[in-house]
Amino acid sequence: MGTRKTAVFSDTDNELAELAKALGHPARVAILRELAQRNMCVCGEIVDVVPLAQSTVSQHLKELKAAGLISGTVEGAKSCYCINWAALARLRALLEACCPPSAAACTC
Amino acid sequence: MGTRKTAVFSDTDNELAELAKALGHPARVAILRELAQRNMCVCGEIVDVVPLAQSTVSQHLKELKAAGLISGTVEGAKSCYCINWAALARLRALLEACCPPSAAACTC
DNA sequence: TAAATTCATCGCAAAAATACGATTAATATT
DNA sequence: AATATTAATCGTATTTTTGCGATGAATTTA
Repeated sequence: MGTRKTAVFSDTDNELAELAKALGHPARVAILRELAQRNMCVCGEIVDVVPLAQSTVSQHLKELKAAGLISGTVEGAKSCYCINWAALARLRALLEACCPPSAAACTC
Repeated sequence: MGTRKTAVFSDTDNELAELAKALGHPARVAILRELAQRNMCVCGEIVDVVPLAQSTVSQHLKELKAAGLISGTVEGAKSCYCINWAALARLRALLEACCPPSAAACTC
């Protein structure tokens, strides 16, 4: 009980949900925006930008990486992260497939 | 402790995160897709489509409504829900503003 | 009117998410 | 070599999420 029942849903629904969930926190949104701006790899400047403890930021980075939205490598003592544009494109495509824009009005 | 620190983030980051979070569950993705397909209002057929208990589906509907992604009204003994296209457009716009597509490659 | 349907809410239990300080391992600097 | 910086991980506390059965309020149907 209390566990997400992913098995009963389609792969695409699960994939979209996982990507959206990764974006579902303002800190992770801020991180993604930062990485999108400086398209080159960045490291712990993210910690300076995101107003949370270093360990918390590290945790959010880990989640973004697990979702495939960013990639990261160790560069000496520092860590280098950058955005995964393919994953972002995938998110957009899945969202488009799920709910293609419509002009129809809602009567509710 | 353990509470989301929304106050320290920008309004747009919070807004995008909230919309994304609402999409961050396969059941809610499935509900949205269903409502997007039948553009007219639907009611408890959603419960038949989503393989979860009625009370759980009701909860997910409540969350989607709270996020503004759907609207719902009572229609006699039944409840009528439909998708909020404006909110979906807003999500797309916020995502676009956060991470505008780039052709730049990542070296990580 | 009585029984059935529809669906929101309550109450609960288990799990996951969020946040932080402390620690650790690695590399850099002095 | 000793110290400092960088960043991941651990441990922990709190909150939130997820899920379901049961209940209740409303409307429908018989």
